[in-house]
Amino acid sequence: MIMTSRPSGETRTLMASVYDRLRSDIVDGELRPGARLRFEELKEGYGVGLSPLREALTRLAAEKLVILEEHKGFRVAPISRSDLRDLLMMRQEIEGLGIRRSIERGDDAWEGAIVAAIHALGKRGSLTDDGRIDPEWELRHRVFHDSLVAACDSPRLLLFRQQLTDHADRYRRLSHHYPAAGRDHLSEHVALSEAVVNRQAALADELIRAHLARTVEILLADDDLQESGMDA
Amino acid sequence: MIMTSRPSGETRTLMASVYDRLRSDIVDGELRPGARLRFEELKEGYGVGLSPLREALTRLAAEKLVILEEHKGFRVAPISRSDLRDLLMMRQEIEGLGIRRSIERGDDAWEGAIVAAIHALGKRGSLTDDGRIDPEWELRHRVFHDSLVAACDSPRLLLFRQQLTDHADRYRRLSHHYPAAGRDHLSEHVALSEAVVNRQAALADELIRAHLARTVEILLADDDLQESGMDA
DNA sequence: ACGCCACAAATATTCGAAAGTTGATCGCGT
DNA sequence: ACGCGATCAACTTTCGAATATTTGTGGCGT
Repeated sequence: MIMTSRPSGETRTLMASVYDRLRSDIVDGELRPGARLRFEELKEGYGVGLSPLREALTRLAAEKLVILEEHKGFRVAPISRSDLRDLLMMRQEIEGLGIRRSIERGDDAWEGAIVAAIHALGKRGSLTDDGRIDPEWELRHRVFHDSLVAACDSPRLLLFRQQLTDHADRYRRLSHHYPAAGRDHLSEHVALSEAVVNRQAALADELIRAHLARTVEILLADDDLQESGMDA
Repeated sequence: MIMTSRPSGETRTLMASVYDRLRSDIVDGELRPGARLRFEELKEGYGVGLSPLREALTRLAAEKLVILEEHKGFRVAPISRSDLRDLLMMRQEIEGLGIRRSIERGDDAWEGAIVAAIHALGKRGSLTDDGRIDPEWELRHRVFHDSLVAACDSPRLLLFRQQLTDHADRYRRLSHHYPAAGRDHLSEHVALSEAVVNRQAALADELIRAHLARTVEILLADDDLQESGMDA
């Protein structure tokens, strides 16, 4: 008897995997803001039936990565400058809070993970030879930022943060200036990590807010940021 | 030909209405924390098929009012003291932020709505003759709190706040001390409304935090708060 | 008696077809 | 030519049956 997959207890549900793929495709900008999501096409593209698709889209709709209009179907959530500003504001609040709480609560292991993460980040340039973002750098970047809030001890904060991060990543990847946004942040990151490890809460809060604002300023400044509207 | 419902353009989807009903039943405590949600029973109880049920539950799972365990089904989200503390912390942050932003941005109409809301709230006692919470008071109470943050001008903040409020309402209604929690808050509410209308941001922030903490303290203090676990 | 495997019942997940809704097009009357 | 209403096509929503997984049960060996 052939065991095609895991011995037992943990087979992944179809809806979960199509959810992951849809989310990636939206965050990566593969599926454009405002684009209609027709079931026939999705069935074709992802090779699954209606039920898992509808559930995955419902879940994404709850996270506001897609929009559901009753009897008219799902579409990729539109983007706009005002939404990006709102997103920035909430990120500043949530990230700032997460860092301040982590500074209060974090132990030596938490500090160690930050030091390790900033070290790993510094070892790797953000751009590949052909001027694109290096996926490995992106991973280390995410791990670094995650490490800062890892000790906040608040499931809800981490959940909200995750959702905000997804939205922010989408805006970043949709921008033509994405590579530019990958400019050498290293000094900012180092300063941030030092403030956090030294438990300078007020300074760390200020630095994370400025750090988040910097990227958004670039996107807002001279990016077309095609207001993918379809507002009507 | 008989038009049973609205002339056109706005027929409610079955999933949306069953979502509303499920959410109410969970928030009202009708469906107990930790309870399994079997489809056969739900189909029976709500008189709909699988598809709308699964979608509604998926949406509720995204809001953490229900938990989905793959291949094992949905259950009502458990409650716990630590979760309640986490909830309180996030509410303090989000409500405080919403009020501070509203104070910065609100216009005369916003102030007027607050004054009207606190007036309406004061006109009505919180308890009915038989010692239960008056639904009309509850409505006015909600309208009042909504009015405080109404000018914050942040869709995301309002969305997060809505979800947190749902969770908080559930804890409140699950408590045996719910009527006690409905004690005369009027002076607190009045002080809060005055601080907000007078644009005393720091004071208003302090008052809303204390106000939220007060109820939770009652719940945490001597409530059984049956840790509906089912953690395993 | 205890643990363990195989089997069976209960339940969740997924599919494909049926029903209902939207909005687009065509034709009619003015 | 223009607006209005009916018909049709595209699509979403919902249902009921089929499939897959988990969970409970009984029997076997030690």
